[in-house]
Amino acid sequence: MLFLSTSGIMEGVKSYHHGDLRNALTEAAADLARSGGPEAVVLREAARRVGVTPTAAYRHFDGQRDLLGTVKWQAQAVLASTIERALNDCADEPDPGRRAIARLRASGRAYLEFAFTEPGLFNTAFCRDRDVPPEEAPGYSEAGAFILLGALLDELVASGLMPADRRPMAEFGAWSAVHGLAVLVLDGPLSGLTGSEREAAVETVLDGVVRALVSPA
Amino acid sequence: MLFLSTSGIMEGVKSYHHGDLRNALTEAAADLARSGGPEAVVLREAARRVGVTPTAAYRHFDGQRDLLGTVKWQAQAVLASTIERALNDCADEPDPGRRAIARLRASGRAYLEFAFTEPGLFNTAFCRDRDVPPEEAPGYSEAGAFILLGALLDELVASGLMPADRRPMAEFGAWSAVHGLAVLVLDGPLSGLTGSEREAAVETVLDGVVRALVSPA
DNA sequence: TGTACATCAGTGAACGCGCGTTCACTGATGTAC
DNA sequence: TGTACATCAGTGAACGCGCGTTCACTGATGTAC
Repeated sequence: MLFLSTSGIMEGVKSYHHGDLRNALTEAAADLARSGGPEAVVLREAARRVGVTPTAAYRHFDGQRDLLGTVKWQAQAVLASTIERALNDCADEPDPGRRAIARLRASGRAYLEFAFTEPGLFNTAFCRDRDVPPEEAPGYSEAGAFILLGALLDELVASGLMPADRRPMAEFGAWSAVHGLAVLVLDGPLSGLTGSEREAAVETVLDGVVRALVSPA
Repeated sequence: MLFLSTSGIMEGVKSYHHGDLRNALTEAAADLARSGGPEAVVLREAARRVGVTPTAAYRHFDGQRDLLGTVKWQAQAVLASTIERALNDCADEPDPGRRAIARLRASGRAYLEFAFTEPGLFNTAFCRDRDVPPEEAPGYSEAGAFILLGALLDELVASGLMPADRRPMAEFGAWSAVHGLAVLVLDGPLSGLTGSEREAAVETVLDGVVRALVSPA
């Protein structure tokens, strides 16, 4: 009976070498983040779930911070790709202005939907890096969601609906409104909203964002 | 040498009974929150700072949660009173519409200024109650800042500048925008903004909030 | 094709840490008489 | 005014917990000859 798996691909077989431990740990850590947010990303627990000694994790990560950072990155990527998917699903609208607005709204809605359905991942995506607070922090311009938002605003200006002089800093306004609602609902004072109240709040925020961008005066 | 202080009022005198331990602990805990946010509110450390055994704290609080809850309440109150002060300082403007807008902007600016100058307290004011996640949570309607905001929006409607049919849920839109910027700047991807960039972002957000409320179309 | 050996990826035990909390206690306070 | 005593507000020692991390180690892998 030769049970030596090649690179641990065979399931149910315990071999001394795991074969794909880094990914397994990342996945386990992501599960922890999904259900408990960033502070649930505990190195020992991730190792436990994979069935491996905590020490083994140090072969693949610098430590807990590194593991959490990896999960954070991944969560940001998932958020960004969720938004991209929503944009692709956007019904084709011939008029450039209407299309730009529809896409902007769709992205905001997708952002909020992600926050509401995956609160743990959302919080992890935006959690503070406790060890890298100062300059090394990646910055907004590297966040996938931010880049997408910028492109959408450019579309809106190009369509003529949004005055060009409103373009600078516009990302911050739109992003703040949507992100703020997410945070207030997730772990803030708006957590008690019913489903329909929440939906109405989403609509109000999206209306406000659009109006702030395209309204005259 | 009779060093028995009456109720610990005399400073520098160690008496067995502290006299005002609850307040002293709350204050120490608030200091911890001020400099390190909610997770810095450690019962043992607060006791240490007051010069008292951790056990003594249990005479005045149910435990760490209770202590943190007290500080959280206090932080919310400080935020609310900061906003109120800003409203009082608001230059008198005869025109009701302009006055309403000026007051709204002033409150938003005060909110953000508080967040930026007292990040620890701000985060504590909005931290999640880990033990009371479900229904017992106080809810937005009890937050002082929220009530103030509602009144300001009423003024805006009364002045005729803001359409009445925009009034419902309007709190959520305005609050989200302002709160979102605070959060993104404090521990989020906008933490790298320079002072002037930040100021511009504040202006953009406030402009957006006002436009969303009073603009036609 | 077989074997020696360097390298890699794990193990297992232990560390120190600081936390929240509980226990039986004792010193100080203030009230009844 | 003085004294006995219940009550209150602290002490001090200890608990278990789970964490991140380090150490010397060993089993498995794969490569050179």
